[in-house]
Amino acid sequence: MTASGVKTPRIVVDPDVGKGGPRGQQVVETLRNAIITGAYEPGARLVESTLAAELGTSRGPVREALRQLENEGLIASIPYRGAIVLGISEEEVQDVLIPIRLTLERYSFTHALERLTEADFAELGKQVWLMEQAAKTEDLARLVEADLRFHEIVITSSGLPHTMQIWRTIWPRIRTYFYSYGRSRDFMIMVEEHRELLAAVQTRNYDLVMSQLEVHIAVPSLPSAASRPRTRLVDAELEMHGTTVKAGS
Amino acid sequence: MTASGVKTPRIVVDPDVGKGGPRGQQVVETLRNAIITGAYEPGARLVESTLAAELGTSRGPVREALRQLENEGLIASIPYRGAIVLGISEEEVQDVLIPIRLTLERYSFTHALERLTEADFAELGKQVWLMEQAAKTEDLARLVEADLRFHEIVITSSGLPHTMQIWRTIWPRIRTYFYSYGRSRDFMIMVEEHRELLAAVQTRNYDLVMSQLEVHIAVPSLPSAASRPRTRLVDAELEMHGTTVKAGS
DNA sequence: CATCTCTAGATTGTCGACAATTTGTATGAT
DNA sequence: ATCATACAAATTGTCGACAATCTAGAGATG
Repeated sequence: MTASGVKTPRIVVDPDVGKGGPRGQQVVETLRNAIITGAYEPGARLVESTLAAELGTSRGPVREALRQLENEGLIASIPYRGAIVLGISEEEVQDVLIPIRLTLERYSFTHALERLTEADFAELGKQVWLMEQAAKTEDLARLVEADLRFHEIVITSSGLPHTMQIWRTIWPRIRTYFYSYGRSRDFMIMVEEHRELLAAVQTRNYDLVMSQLEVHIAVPSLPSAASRPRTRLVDAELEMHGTTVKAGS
Repeated sequence: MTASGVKTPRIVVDPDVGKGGPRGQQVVETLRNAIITGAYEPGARLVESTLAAELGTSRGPVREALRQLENEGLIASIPYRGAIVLGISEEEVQDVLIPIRLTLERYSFTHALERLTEADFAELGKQVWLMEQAAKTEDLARLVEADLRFHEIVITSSGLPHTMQIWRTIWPRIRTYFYSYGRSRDFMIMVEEHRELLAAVQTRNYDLVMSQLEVHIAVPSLPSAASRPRTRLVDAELEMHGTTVKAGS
């Protein structure tokens, strides 16, 4: 019934995810996981009433969840039209999200150096261990999860409200990117980098931590390198699931 | 009724702002302006039912507006407790928001260079003219407004969905900062910088635009300079209107 | 046969009422 | 007097129903 090549939203939703929450925040996590893991492909339409029925809740929490996901850049909603899942180009990740992430982490680590406790170190070590286990079994999902958890611990303990806020709005996209483009041969390298990063943090040596960060978060050069030649690609993607889905004539 | 030194939320709301909107998005703009201009000071409590009554609407739109403002870093809400207006330290603006803004603008201008039309140039020129008028009358509000509008035009016409999304979540804080720390003697310099930036854009010369951007958006050095010495200040501010307002002994 | 209009369906936007949760306070026991 | 407990007030969280709006398609009309 749907038009030509438009993706149909899968009805599959994992009710196991996000059961421990005081409110319909569970809906946010459920939908976010569905998008990140690719259950909902870019271009898929998300209808409030349908999702509410599938998740066994009312439209209120679903509506809030969609707004949250919109602020995380995972979906775009058009008034009276509905919401669709957004994709993200590798170029925009490399040239925008990763540099922003580096800014956030530089500042967070700087402040966290004076605040991290022994308990935090233990928790960070736990994540490294989890990453190692995931790397051995080539489990990309768990690897990415432990990776982001590692950095989230540092950012949270830095206690900087706005840095934390921005982190919350960009990590879902970074996670989506890792899911799509993660390569298995890099696994052990990532683990080792985190181990060294943790060791550097434990010394509380500022310069050492900064240099480790730089090599860990592979930051590309200025946008000049990749951006200028292939602008048309971005155009195409934007038109596809951006403003006009099918402007008549 | 209220405790010791906690600010009381002013009941003053400008009903003139945000009349042209298809939905209760007006509420977002009204509240945002109230926060940005300082009508609601940091630490002020925002109660859904109270705001709904004052704005002549139901709690639904107000609720969504608060979530939006939370994602813009202007307020923080605690479950079943309420929402309070957040402040932002000059340090976090300089070390986090401004560098992120620079990243966004670099990438946006790069892509916008191939997309800006003559009509866009005219609109940009209009903003420069508005800035000049504002500078002559020392009208900080209008100056900042035209300034941000200028950059918003470029970012929007770049057509990059995620870059635009991140911009939407950080400009209110930048605007708040300009309102608080803007100095009148810098006014004409800002106008001149924008005039030169526009001229550079018109030539569509990539390197020229980039260098103009660098000097325009004064980016500080690495966080090392300002961050490490005065960590305690941030601690104090965080405790003040962050997590625990008054965690009993 | 092309084009315009109007109606019907689908979807988001809004509202008021009720439920769940937290916090502070009064009350009573030790 | 101090501490624990139970209750009451305030506030957010959730729900179902109704209103506003957009899109698509049927039908009339030239």
